[in-house]
Amino acid sequence: MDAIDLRLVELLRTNARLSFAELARQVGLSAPAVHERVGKLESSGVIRGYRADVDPDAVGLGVTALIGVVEESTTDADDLQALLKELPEIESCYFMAGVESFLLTVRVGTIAELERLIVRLNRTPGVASTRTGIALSAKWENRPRPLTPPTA
Amino acid sequence: MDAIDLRLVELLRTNARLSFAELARQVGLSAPAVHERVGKLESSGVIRGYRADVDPDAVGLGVTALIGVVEESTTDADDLQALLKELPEIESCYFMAGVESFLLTVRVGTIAELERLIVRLNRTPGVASTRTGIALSAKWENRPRPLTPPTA
DNA sequence: GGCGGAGGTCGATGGCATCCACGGCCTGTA
DNA sequence: TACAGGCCGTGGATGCCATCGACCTCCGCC
Repeated sequence: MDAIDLRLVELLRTNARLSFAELARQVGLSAPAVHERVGKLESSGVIRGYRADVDPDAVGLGVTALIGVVEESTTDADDLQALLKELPEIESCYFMAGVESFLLTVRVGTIAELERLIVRLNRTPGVASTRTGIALSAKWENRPRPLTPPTA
Repeated sequence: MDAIDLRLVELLRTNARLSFAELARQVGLSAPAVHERVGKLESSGVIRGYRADVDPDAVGLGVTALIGVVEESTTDADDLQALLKELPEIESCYFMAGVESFLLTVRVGTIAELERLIVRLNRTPGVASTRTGIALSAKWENRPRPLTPPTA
C-alpha cells in the first residue's frame, strides 16, 4: 500500500468503471502495472468489489429507515446476526456499543412494508425491542472521502 | 424501466465492472443495445455512479460511528446541512423524523479523531446537541438487495 | 395502407485488457 | 566491490471489447 495504491483506490472509489489505461495515465504507470496493482488490491481484500450506485427511489425502494435492535440478554449475538442476515431489506448491519446491540439501515418500498418488517423483527427470536427512525431524505450517502496519505 | 433494465441494474449493483458484452450475454441482448440502455439509466439518474467498495480498515478509517444531531430551533436545516457537508468525515447524512434532525454516519481513523469531530460538530452553528453511537464492527454494509420486479 | 419512431441487430474499427519476455533497481551476501 | 535474486516495472503482440453507423422490424397512429 504505497501512495500510488492509495491513489488507485481513490480513483476507483469515485469511478469504478475507469479503464486500466485511464488509471495508468492518472498515476503515471503503464496499464499492465496498474492491472497488477489493482489485482493485488482485490485479492488482498482492500477492494472488496465494485458496485453501481443506484437511486433507491428509482427501483422502488423509496423508504429508508434506521432501526436499533435491543437484544435479549439470553441470546447469542451471532445467532441473531445470522437471523438478521436473512432479511433482504437490511442493507447494512452494525454491531454497536450501547443498549442497542445492532443498528440496521433498512430500505423498503412503502411505509406498510416497513411496518411489516418491524413486526417481523420484533418477533425474531433474540430481539427484545426495536426503535425505528425514519429517514425523510438522504442528503448524501456513501460519499467517498478523500484519502489522506499515511503520513498525514 | 422494464424487466431487462432492472436486471441490468441488479447486475451492475453486484459487479459494476462487468463488460457490456458480458451484460449482453446475461440479459440476452446485443452489446450495443445494452450499451444504450445503460447509458439511459445513467442519464436518467437511476444509476448515479460506480464505486469501488473499499475496506475502510485498509485505508486507515477503522472507526465507524453514527451521530444523531439535534438542531437548534432557530436554525434553517439547509444551512446546517451545508455546514455538515464541509466535513469529509461524514460519509452519509440523513434528514430524519424525530428529535434528532440529522443522522450522520461517520468514518475516522482513531477514537481521538472521533472526539475531535464530535467537538467540532457541537461547536457548529445550529447544532444544539449530538449523540454518538460507536460501531464496534460492521457486519455488512450496502448489501445489494435483490430487486423485485414491479409486479411483485 | 403508409408513415414514423423506438429499439433492436449486424459489421467494422480503433482502443483496451492481458499475456509474455525482458530489463532496471534495491538488497543481502561473499 | 561484485554479484545474485526478487520485485516491480516496461514494451510489444494478440484477441476481446466499446462504440459507431447502417439497416431492419415491430407497433401505434393517421
